[in-house]
Amino acid sequence: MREDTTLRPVQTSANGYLCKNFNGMSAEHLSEQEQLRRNTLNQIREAGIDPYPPEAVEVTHTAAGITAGFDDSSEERLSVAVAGRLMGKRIMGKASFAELHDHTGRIQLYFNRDEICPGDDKWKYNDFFKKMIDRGDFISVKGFVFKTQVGEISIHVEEFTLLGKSIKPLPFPKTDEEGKTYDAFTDPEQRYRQRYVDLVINREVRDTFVKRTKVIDTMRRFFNEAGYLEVETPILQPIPGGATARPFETHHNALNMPLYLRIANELYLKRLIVGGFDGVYEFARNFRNEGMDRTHNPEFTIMEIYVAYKDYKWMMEFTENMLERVVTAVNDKPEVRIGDNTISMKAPYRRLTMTDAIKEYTGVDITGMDEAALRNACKDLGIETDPSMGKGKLIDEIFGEKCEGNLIQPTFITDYPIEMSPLCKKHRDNPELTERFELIINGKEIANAYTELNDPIDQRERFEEQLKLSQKGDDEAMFIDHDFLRALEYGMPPTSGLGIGIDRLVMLITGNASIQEVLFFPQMRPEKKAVMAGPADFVAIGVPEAWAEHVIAAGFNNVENLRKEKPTAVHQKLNGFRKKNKLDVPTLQLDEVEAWMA
RNA sequence: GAUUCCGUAGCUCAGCUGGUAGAGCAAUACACUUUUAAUGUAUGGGUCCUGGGUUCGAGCCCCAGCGGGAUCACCA
Repeated sequence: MREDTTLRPVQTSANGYLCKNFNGMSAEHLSEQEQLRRNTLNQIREAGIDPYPPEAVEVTHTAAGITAGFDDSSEERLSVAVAGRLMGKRIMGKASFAELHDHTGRIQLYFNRDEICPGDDKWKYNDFFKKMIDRGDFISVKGFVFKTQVGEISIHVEEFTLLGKSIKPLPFPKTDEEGKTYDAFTDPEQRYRQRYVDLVINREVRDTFVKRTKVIDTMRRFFNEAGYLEVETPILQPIPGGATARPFETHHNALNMPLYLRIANELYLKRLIVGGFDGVYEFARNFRNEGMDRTHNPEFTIMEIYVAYKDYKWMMEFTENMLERVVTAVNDKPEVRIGDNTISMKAPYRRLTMTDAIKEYTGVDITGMDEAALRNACKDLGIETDPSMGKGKLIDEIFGEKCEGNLIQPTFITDYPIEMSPLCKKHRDNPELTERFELIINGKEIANAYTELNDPIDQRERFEEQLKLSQKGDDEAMFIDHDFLRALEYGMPPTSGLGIGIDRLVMLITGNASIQEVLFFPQMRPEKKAVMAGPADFVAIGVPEAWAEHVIAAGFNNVENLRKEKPTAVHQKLNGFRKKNKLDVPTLQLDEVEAWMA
């Protein structure tokens, strides 16, 4: 095997962006089936039919609408026009059955030769329909609704049109009478990389995403009804604030300065509260330059809302009412089933302070413990610690290890240690705690909320604490945002803020264990492929069409590879190859070969 | 980042101790007027992930790499 056929990343441009020409003609080896479909495409064109016609298509009914609304007893014929993707064909001589999928579901089509072709010319059925229409093609049909002998509501086709030819065969899973599925399209890599195929083949995947949108719609409606304003804030930020995480860095050319993709939008939303809005919220795409796994994607969505003149106690009620409504909207009842657990999302949810949670699950009362005592407690509980951990971190460790996973039913955990929460107001009863809650469902954090810190002096001190952590080597500690401090100095009303991880919430509601299942296009490593040329690439540089495939057969896998050699060597090699294999193509002249090298 | 498993036809997968690359579905051709995993007969289809090594001989053994899954660590 030649050195230049080795794998290399698809992306090769200087800026590192994906730039591969995915046009199969030039870059990919075509399977037999793909080649056949291309041939079919040509035959269709030769027959004078445009396989990709431009006209808008008349659609009067949907698949689901027809099956739901068909009245068997009616004498009157229901005429329909539907469009969609052909998902299967069963040919039986002069009659055929086919399956059409539209955005609402599937409907069976019945084709009869003598009705498609009333005259003597049976081309449209025998050749066009039977041989040139493939699974995967988009077609539209006109006809009337009827019920087959087997009892399936179907469309008796009187007329059909090809709308968009498919030249790559789709996977073909099948389900038998017992509901057993064969050849399922299940490989996660392929499903995520080619989500369009996943959506076509695995219908239930579509439902997950419809639910996702429903979750967001319902939340938006809930906030709007309460009178709060949906806003947009910068994604490109000079200071990536509002959370502790490593940001993605980019560069603005005109300003010649670094910019960061936001890790959170919190500080901007609070500026808007300073500006006098009563309540603002944003469904924000955030970016964090950290590990990827089944619960983390580099970009993800958090809904954040800030409401003036409220505290975290009010926010708990607001949150549980909202979630009850969201889950009811999606699942028709305030319930989520996860494995063997049924989770009731009906408000109100249990409230438990962090101290009480630890007492409940470990028997240890951490009230009044200093750092050394907490470290001992960790040791007794078999929790590993390291010297850099402060009081807050130690408490958080105990909670994370011993409590969080046990909290299946929705539970508000309140009153977090102050070290963990640099943007949160000190607790009204205990200066070591903050007015913060997290909502834990099914052992996982779903929401995080504060009574927001609006004391500018306190906020500045908290930022400085973070700066110290940063100098100690914590690369996730927060930056100081001086403009945000200036905003607070002008005065911010008491405010409560809530953040909900939308991806995680959708995972919970749809019962998916991985974030990749609730993102249309989860981040993946770049696809790698051997760079192989097709005949078209060689034709493009002037190689005669008759020669193109032989050039490849002679060992030139791509144009670059051929141009590396001297024209004389290529000339001799190819003519030698022609002679050896007795090819029926004209011999090459040296000046011809030289012309390819330009 | 660590551990571990996996990568074979368009899809799902088998492949023995290292000895000519297999099945079902899909495709192609023919038959068939109410099927529904349609059926019957026939045919074609392979970069065994990539590169290197051992060997007379590698899908299989060894090394390295790439990609993916699972578990763990960090994080939301």
